[in-house]
Amino acid sequence: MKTDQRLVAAAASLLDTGGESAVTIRAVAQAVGMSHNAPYKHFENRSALLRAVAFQDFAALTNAFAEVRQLRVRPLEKLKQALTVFVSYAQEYPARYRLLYSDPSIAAQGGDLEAAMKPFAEVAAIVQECQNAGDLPDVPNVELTGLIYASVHGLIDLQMGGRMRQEKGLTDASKGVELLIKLLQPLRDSGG
Amino acid sequence: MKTDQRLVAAAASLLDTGGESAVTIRAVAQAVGMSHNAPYKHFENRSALLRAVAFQDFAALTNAFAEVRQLRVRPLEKLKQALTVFVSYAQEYPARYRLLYSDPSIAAQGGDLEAAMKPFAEVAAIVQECQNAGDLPDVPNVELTGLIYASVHGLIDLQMGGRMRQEKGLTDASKGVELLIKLLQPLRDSGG
DNA sequence: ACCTGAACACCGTTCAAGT
DNA sequence: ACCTGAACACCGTTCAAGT
Repeated sequence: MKTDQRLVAAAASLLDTGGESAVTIRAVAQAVGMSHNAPYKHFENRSALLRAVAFQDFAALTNAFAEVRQLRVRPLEKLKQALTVFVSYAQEYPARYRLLYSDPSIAAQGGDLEAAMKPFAEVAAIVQECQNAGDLPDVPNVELTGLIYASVHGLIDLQMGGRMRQEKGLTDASKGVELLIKLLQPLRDSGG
Repeated sequence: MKTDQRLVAAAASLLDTGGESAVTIRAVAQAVGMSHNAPYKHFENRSALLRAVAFQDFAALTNAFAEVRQLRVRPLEKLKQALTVFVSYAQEYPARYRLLYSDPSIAAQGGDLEAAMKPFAEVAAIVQECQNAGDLPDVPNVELTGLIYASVHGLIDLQMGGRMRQEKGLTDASKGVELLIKLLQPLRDSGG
């Protein structure tokens, strides 16, 4: 494994075990057995290292969504599974999720954020299938996908931050996702 | 103005001008003219100071929502205005918004997060009015409000992070909010 | 190319005193 | 009660060298 990759792996591991603040350049260096400033030969700064972790995971998410898209199930079922992947990823790796979807370090820099768009594009393709099947409303695909994507992110983010355990309400994000999909159905048979 | 309040005000000001990382205990102390460690006589640590800023703004948001609720307009119009308040606040004070709705410092500690629930409760009341008027679907109020709240947060958060400027799509969060409300209408007259 | 030790300018936080 | 200076253990980052 190349040094770059070892650094990224170490950073990801520290992220998982100790959260973002645990990912110090010094700790990463120690984890791979270098002196405290050696990482600067591989990454411009701490931000760049974190971005490398994020891009690796954007790619992994993209693959996961692409796999879901190829399943032989109803479009709406694909969408549900894709969103479940999203929620599960966030629950299993909360710090990574925050890095990818809430951290200012990853914010729009230049062309870099293309990687961040790929998972979105996969979900958009699934949403389009749902729209073609009449399972989601006939509005511009990008807008609808943006809304769904944002809603799921919001549910995850608020849940992780403990800002939404209002009474019994939405204890977990998956319940919110279910409701979202249900309410977006263009035609609903009444109740139950 | 009491010293506590001056510290909170200075912290808020630094937050607005330089972002979260600019709110160092030392900078806050300097801003109010104390020595670098004097703030510790007023707040247990940096996190507690940030929480004080957040609670102040949770209260302000609660008031703003409460005012909207008392307007003499259609329920759905109230909801639109309330969500506009939300989006505008986030756009005008992005760092504060992140502190209130995305920062782990504010995450569920103990009873403190009651303050964070008050804006939610105001929105829930408006949503209930909409439901009573038949302008929003007849599902449990807390769940529906949670979904709307989370969706708006997600739109704001993804927009701020530059993670959603997919082509023309959702350039700004307000467009997403519009679409959300439109799609949540239980009865829609076709198109246009 | 890749690694190292020393150093700088910051942090949050604590402590022993001062008024 | 409220404030202070000195100090500790961290950071990110830079630099002059070493192999």
